Amino acid sequence: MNPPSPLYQRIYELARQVPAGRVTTYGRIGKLAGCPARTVGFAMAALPAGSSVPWQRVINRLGEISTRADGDGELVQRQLLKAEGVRFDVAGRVDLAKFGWDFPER
DNA sequence: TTGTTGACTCTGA
DNA sequence: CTCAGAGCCAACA
Repeated sequence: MNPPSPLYQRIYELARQVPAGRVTTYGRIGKLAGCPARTVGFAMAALPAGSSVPWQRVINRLGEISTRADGDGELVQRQLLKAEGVRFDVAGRVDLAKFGWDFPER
């Protein structure tokens, strides 16, 4: 019943628009989706495994990976991004100045 | 219906 | 950048 599908689907769609080797933040998607960053994170948390959504390319504003209670999930996401060509610094952070993706429209 | 929690972000110091 | 506080919306009990 009337689940927030439109909103979730919008978030997923935006996340899917992020090309490989690039990362975006929750706030960016949230703003384009019309909702705060928290909702975006919640949508990603509700995102089922095996979905065609590159949720790994979605990180926080600091360029750091934020995952839920999944201890190794963080390592997994980092490895996936690394496989796409994203580099991490010693602090495990991504250089948003180079890998940060900005949507073409606004 | 209210209250709490949550893969967050912004502003000010 | 870090610390602290406030704001925003959605899902769950």
